[in-house]
Amino acid sequence: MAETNHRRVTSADVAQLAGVSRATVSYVMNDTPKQTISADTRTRVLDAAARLGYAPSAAARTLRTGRSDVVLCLLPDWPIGPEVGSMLGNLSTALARQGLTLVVHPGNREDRPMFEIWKAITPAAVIAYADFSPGEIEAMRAAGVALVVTPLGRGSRDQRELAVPQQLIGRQQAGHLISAGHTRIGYAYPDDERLRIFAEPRLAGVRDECRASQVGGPAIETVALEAEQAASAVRRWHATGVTAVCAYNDEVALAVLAGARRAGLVALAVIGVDDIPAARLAEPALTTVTTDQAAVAAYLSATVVAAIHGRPAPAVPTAELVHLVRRESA
Amino acid sequence: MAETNHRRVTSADVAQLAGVSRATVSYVMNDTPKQTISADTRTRVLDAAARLGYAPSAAARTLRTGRSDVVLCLLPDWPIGPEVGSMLGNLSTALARQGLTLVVHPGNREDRPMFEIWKAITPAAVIAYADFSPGEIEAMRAAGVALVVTPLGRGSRDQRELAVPQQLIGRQQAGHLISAGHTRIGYAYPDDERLRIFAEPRLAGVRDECRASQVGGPAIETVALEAEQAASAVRRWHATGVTAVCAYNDEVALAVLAGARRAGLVALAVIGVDDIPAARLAEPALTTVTTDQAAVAAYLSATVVAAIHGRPAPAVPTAELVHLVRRESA
DNA sequence: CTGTTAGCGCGTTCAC
DNA sequence: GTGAACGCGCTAACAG
Repeated sequence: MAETNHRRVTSADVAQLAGVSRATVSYVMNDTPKQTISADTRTRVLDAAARLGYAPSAAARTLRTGRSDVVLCLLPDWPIGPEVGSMLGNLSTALARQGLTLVVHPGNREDRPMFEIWKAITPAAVIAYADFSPGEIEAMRAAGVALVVTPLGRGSRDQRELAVPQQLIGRQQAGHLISAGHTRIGYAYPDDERLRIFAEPRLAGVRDECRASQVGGPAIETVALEAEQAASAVRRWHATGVTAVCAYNDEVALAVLAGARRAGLVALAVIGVDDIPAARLAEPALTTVTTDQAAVAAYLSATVVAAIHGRPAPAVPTAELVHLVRRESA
Repeated sequence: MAETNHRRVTSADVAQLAGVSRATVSYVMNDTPKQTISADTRTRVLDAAARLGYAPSAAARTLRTGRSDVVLCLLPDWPIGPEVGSMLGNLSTALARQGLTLVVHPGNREDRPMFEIWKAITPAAVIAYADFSPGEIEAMRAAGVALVVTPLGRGSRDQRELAVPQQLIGRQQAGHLISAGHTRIGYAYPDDERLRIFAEPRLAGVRDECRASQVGGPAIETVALEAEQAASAVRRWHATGVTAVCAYNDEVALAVLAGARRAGLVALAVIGVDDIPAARLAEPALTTVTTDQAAVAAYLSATVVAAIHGRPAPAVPTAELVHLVRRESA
């Protein structure tokens, strides 16, 4: 009720209290390299700022510089799991260390066209886990967005780099099964259209590995998260001699396992992706492949920071990003 | 490569092309009620704007009005599951329909103090799934944030409203078990400190229901997501006559199930929360309680919109927010 | 009623 | 270390 009427503390307030000009305040606050400030003045300003609880207006700063300290991550509307959550947490931390703030926009087909969104934020960079048209990307660039990273999409050709780890996941899965002696591999494709963007590169990785190892291409079945339906898929695999399957992720793998139980074909080897808690708790415990989310976050962060400072992009980390977790299911 | 050097399109450009003043452009773009504009002028302006691809600078607008169209959702650093993801998706849609943009900030203990974050965004409202000190909340208010909703925390006393559904979850769980004839209930508490904020009200709900039904208070065990450890908990429950347990969520419930298998005590009834895909696929399939995320999102959206327009907050929806999904485990 | 003029909000940065 | 213009949209005051 007692609306404390703090009107905003501005740099003018700080300047006044410190007995200097607003320009000086700005120089001190930003450690502007081209401008030297006496140690004495500097402390006076810093002191005044602290005493008043001054924080510069992000809006004004953005207006003036044409760029904010915000990095916007656009998510499509697929069901985001804990892995993505953890990646975003890491990314947030990594960016924060560089003075950047990560915000995430949960995508949604019903949303007004996405450009409204980045215009509302004026981000320094956009990380888009979604497909943008070249036109949209160009528009963002034009509007001052320093960098548009599309970890998965077909953005600028040189920016699909993170699609590589996705393929690595598939290779790792198939590689494990093949080296365990399986010669006929199945692929359990997700039922959800929205997951294509992840599923395709993973499947491609499986294909590559099969080809490299002279094993026949994977027998693809779409598997919903439902035991009965999965059982049919399992029966079809069995009929064609498939003895091991790579699943899109742990949930799909769990469905395959449930289907195998129901079909009475428990000998089927299954390998998932992500290592969700339920994977460890399943019976049999699920063998799975994980991605080092911290490393992905670090890479993304480095890419963004480099672009903002106009430095060349860091090398894409490839190996060591994907790890196998061996358990009983394969 | 050919960096098209679009410098930003401003209202001045539109004004010039339309042959009017910048003020007129502003009036047209915002449908300012106090100012009438002839249909002719209006179309000329709209036309010019469209032709130039004009979109007002959010920064300038925010600077001038002291408020942006962004609603900021602050998440703590707990593992966010798909339920939260779906809630945020719904919320995003609902807010978008009102011309508001939702952005989410994944919390992180290492982040610089959180106020830096909302100062960097100047949101119209903040929805915080985290504990803020009254001081911090007051500071946000002072800085022009129209509303701070803390669905779970102890913000202003009148804003812990959504804690109610959390309790409802617990009541629903216990109620189901009790009406199934169980007279000694256990509670499987999560291992992760960060989940307390959810776990406490849920547990409180279980307590309430037990008391209301004259059943002894729940026997609490902390259960990690690991079968062996869960087995110990199951044995302790068994020793004290517990025949049914409410789990913090489906993952914990799955752990309890795994523990029961390992302990050879498969008769234990278990009920989870969330209905994650793995719940349906488990053996036995998990009985669980779900929250209507769309309804929660609608409520949150309505609350935010009301606050921004200075209207009174909508009533808290209580019933129909929580549903039971009966399966074999209980 | 229609539309214009002009100043504000606030941090940044160049010239003195 | 300072003065002052600038970035861009909003809106009160005012003129046809």
